[in-house]
Amino acid sequence: MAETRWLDDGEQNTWRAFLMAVNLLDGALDRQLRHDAGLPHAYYQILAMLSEAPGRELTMTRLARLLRSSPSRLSHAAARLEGDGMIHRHKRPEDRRTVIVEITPVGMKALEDAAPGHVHEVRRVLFDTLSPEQVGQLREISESMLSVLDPQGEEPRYPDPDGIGTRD
Amino acid sequence: MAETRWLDDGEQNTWRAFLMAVNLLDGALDRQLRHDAGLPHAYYQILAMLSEAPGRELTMTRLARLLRSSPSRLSHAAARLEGDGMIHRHKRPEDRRTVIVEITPVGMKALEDAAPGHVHEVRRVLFDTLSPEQVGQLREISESMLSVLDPQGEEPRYPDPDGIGTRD
DNA sequence: CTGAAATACTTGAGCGTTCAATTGTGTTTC
DNA sequence: GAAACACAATTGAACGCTCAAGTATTTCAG
Repeated sequence: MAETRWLDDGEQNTWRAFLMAVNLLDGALDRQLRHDAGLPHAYYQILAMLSEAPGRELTMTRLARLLRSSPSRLSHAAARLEGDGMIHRHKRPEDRRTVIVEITPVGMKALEDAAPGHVHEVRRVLFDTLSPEQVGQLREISESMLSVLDPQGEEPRYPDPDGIGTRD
Repeated sequence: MAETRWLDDGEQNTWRAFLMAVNLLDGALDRQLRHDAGLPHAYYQILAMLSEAPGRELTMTRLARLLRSSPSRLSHAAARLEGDGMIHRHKRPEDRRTVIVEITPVGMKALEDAAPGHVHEVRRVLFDTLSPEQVGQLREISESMLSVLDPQGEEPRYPDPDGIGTRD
């Protein structure tokens, strides 16, 4: 490895502020959801993604890709969520390797109940503190990072069929 | 709670891009450090903070505050790092409630060995993807979040006595 | 058509974080 | 000076995530 180029003071301060903000933000979101809805943030995201999918179902692999989650993580999560009755899994007949995950009415209910408090928290810790310009800047910054971290990142590519307000 | 104000499309996209970027970024940093240095990112930060402290030591509580960590988390981490010989803990005689943590030569060595690869990764996933203006924007955005998430946040308030280049 | 490779998903161990409870020590208050 | 309170740090159980390994199933190459 070549000579290390250390961070200058501006970068250093930016990096530390960013790290702390992100750590605290993640903690705040997770704590709110766990406390008010009994769901970790990651599980909320699973339900949210499923709720928007056509037929409210996706394959495990596709869901994992959309959420930028490892298959393993999703599998563990699915086991818990299925135990709670929030999702249902079954093998696809045409290709018995793949598993279809579907959000159940119980899961939809949990999601809808959790959504308002969650969105409120997201506003409190993020959007309420930023000007509209900053929101735009944050988006571009995030997409810059994604271009390196997830070059082939895929978006959900389908019309939002019956989007209720529960997208997070 | 009042009527929920849902996220509009711009906010929605920003939020999701930000979430994904942050998740992937954290994973990338942690993976790099664990793989190359056998340290989780959080533990690296503990060593880094200690390395900059005057006398290379701090009390548990002060260290936890600086890192925005819970006392419990730090305690568990300290147990592991002490087992690895990277830090040393001892009670302060004047107030036997408090514990002083000190980074050992072994810990300094580990930190110095890990620093170049870590900084390289931070550049790769963050600073190399951003323009100088974006770095400034990100700093202001992060500080906005911190003003809500950590209103009384404290900075390390001491001159950097013999700062080597290992600050992360 | 058969063996090898690729794909889809699951499993279990290890580990870091969280939360609630606990221990030990100093500081107030009456 | 004793009781109540505040503070510093630790502990253990529960739990989600990671990584490496494993099981099916399908596709592909010769």
